[in-house]
Formats: sequence, C-alpha cells, structure tokens
Amino acid sequence: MRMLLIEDNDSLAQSIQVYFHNEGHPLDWVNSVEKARSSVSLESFDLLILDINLPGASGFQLLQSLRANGNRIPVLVLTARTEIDDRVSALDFGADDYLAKPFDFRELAARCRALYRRERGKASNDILCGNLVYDLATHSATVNGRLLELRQRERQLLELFLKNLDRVLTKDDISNRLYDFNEAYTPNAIEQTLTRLRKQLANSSLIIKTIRGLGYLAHVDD
Amino acid sequence: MRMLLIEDNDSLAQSIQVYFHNEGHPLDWVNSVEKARSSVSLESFDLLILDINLPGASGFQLLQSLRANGNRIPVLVLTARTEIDDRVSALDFGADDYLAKPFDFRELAARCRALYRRERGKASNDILCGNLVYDLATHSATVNGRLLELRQRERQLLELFLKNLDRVLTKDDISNRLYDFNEAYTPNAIEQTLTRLRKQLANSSLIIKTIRGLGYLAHVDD
DNA sequence: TATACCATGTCAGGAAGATGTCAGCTTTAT
DNA sequence: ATAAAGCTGACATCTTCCTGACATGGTATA
Repeated sequence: MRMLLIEDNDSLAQSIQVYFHNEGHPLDWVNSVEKARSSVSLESFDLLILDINLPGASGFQLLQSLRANGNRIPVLVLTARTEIDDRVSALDFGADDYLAKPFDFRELAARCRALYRRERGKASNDILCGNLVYDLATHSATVNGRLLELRQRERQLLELFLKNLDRVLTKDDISNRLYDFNEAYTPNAIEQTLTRLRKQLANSSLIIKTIRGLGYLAHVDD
Repeated sequence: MRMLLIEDNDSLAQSIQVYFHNEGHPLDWVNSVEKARSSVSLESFDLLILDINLPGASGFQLLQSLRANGNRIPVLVLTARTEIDDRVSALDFGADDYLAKPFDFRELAARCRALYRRERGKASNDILCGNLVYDLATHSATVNGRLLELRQRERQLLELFLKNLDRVLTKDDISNRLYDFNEAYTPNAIEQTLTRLRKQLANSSLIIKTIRGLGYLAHVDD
C-alpha cells in the first residue's frame, strides 16, 4: 500500500509518518498542493491523505481537479473543523472518507486500511460485452484490447449503459445520472455525447439503439 | 403505493417529487423528523424514504422509535455517502434498504418498487399476458422474450389495454387517454394506431377484439 | 500572464422516423 | 343487398434525432 500525505503542519505530518512507518506502511509526505500534484502525476499511489486546510490552493481544489481528470484514487480528507459543510463538501468533491482533527492515529490507520481494502475488493471487476471490456476499477474500456480514449462524459455514459444492458434508459434517467439537479443543459448535450461515444464504439459489439420518443437501449450484438 | 419522503434538501426533494409524479407515483414530502412523526401517526403510508442526515433529531432516532413502537413500515434510508458506519447503523436500526447519494432516480424508484413488492408478496412489476410481458418500469414489451419495437402511440395504447383487460374501451375512452383536449385528430387516427399495434402483437397471446359500434376489448388468448 | 489546447455544451440544418389524414376496400348487421 | 363501421395502404406533415461547426470555459504550457 503506497500512500501520500498532503499536510502543511510539519510536526503532525512527521508524527503520522513515524506512526505509519512503525505500522509497516511507510508513506510519502508533501506540504503543498503543488507538490502533491507533481507527485501524483509522477508516481502511482494507492491512497491520498489530504489535509483540506492548506495554504495557497485549497485541498478542495486538488481533489476537484483530480476527479475532474478522471483520477479515481481513494482520498481520505483531514479537516480541522467538524463543520458539516466541510464534510459534505469533501464527499461531494469526491473524497472517499473524511476524518476531523484531532483524531486518533489508530483510527486514521484503520480508515486507510478500509479504503484500501474497499478499492482492492473490486479490483477484478470487469464488465464483458463481446469484444468490449470495461474495467470498473480503473474506469477504462478496451475494444479488442485497444484502449478507448474516452472523455469524462463519454465514460459516464458508457458505464451507465453497461450497468443497464438490455434496459431502456430515458433521457431523463440519463440526465439524472450525468448532471446534478440545477446544472443547465439541453437534451442535445446528451445526444452530442452519445454521438461521440458511438464513434468510439464503432468497432465494438456494444450497440446503443435509439428508441424514438422513449430513450436508448444498449445491447450486445453477436 | 403511498409514500412519504423525509428530506431537508428542498431542491432534491422537489426533483424526487416531480420524478415520482411522472412515474405515476406521487409522494408526500416533509422536511423534518417532527413533521414526519405526525404524518406517520395520522396517515398510513406504504413506504418511507428517509434521509438520515437531518437537522435536529436524526433520521436514526425516527427509525429507532418507529421500530420500538412496533411499526413495521418499509423504510428506505438515504445516506450522504457509502459511509460503512451509516449503512450498518441504518440496517441495524431497522431500515429495509439504503441508498447512497448521489443516486439515480431510476434506482431509487426501482428500490421503492422492490420494497413495496416485497411487502405485498408480489413477484415483479411486470404485467403478464401469456407470452407477452409488459415492463411498467421501462415501458417495454416482449413477446416470447423478443423486444417489440413499439412507437410512442402504440405503447400508450397497449398500456391502456393491458390496464383494462377484459373490459370494453370505447373510442372516446381511448382518445381521452391518448390525446389531450385541444389536440386535433379524427377517430381514424386510433384505428390506424390500432392496426399498427395489432401487427406488432401478431404472435402474442394478447388479442384486441373489435366490438362493432361500441369499442374494443383486449383479452388473453390461451 | 498570455497562449494554446481540450472537453463539452449550444446551435442549426438535415435526415430519419412517427403519426395523422385520406380514400378506397372489407366486414358486419339487418 | 345495403348501409354503416372498421381496416389499411399511401402519402403528407410534423417530431425527434443526429451531427458538423462553433462558442465557452477551464487547464496546461511557455
């Protein structure tokens, strides 16, 4: 288990490092969002422990941009305040768990283990559709072994269809899943995304059929 | 199916209300545990949808006290995220199911139906007519497992007949259901749609009989 | 900071499909 | 046999959907 701690309080960070080291799980440590960005892009970690109250760019921003780029690495957020706002924001921005300071190191370690296990548990979770393979863990799709270069929206849409094979999805179903309540969009946004997804699926055995006036239906073509 | 939603996020609650209304299952909505208590004691619901993270008395308390008083009403709990603690607690406190936010409305509806069915001892949400199966959730019909390619109008008409098996429907009944008041049409439009629907039902056991001068009657042929 | 780039939404025009109308034919009741 | 009611093929019209082009806003790069 490879972990990165993003924390600007040096003494706290060092204490955590020592504790985890003694537990047999050494972790890397950076003290700013900028350094975190480059570490994450250069190396591959299994888990991030992210202090939300950082100087400069906030931890939220890091979290948000990671998720926006499709990075699904488990993130445990540390927050000084026990404010519900912070907690909700953290989870909404894509954190997997959070812990309010002050906390017990044992609890931190336990939660890290839980997150790691959770991620591991669904490691080999592939959806197979003829020549199309979708890996739910990495959220990547291959057709005949060739990796598709899906954008965020296309991936969300594909995943939605794969989880609902042979079932009709209305545009409402789709927009409820792809957009949150007060996000503005026209029905055309979905059509456009679908066009783009269909192009990517050109040589795959996954067919997304249009059911006029009702919605769409994905099925495997043999 | 009479449902009560206990949710303090107004926009979410309203969206859910609209969605369920469109699904043909209007639900009542209160935004606090206190109001929920009085609603539940005054009226009889088939199902509660309970957000666990409420201001004031927690949803857990409501759930716990309901069960303590012997109330067995099915309860579906909404949690902010897949907090394992929340989930375990919810089920321990007597919830019948739980759903983590953000969720797909379709999934919420499906789980509600499932809970309701479980309570009723019913098997499914399908209408069965010999070799014809109509799925009310997806509004799709299959004959011998083969999906029918119904158009909007044909689907409306079929659904109407299925809900009125062995009952005579006059053209007026039908037009009142298929068209709104100021829509222009001739009686022939219905005949035309019926012709098209009958073609689709060619190999099914659903027969739509003409009662000359009166209307139509759908029944299962064995 | 300025620039280029990329993802994604909007717009508009066109294609494909659904549905109503008409007209002529078939069926049914008397 | 006749008239009324219903059925259905052909067509016109109107919707819905698709898709190329463009706009926008956010992100990375220099």
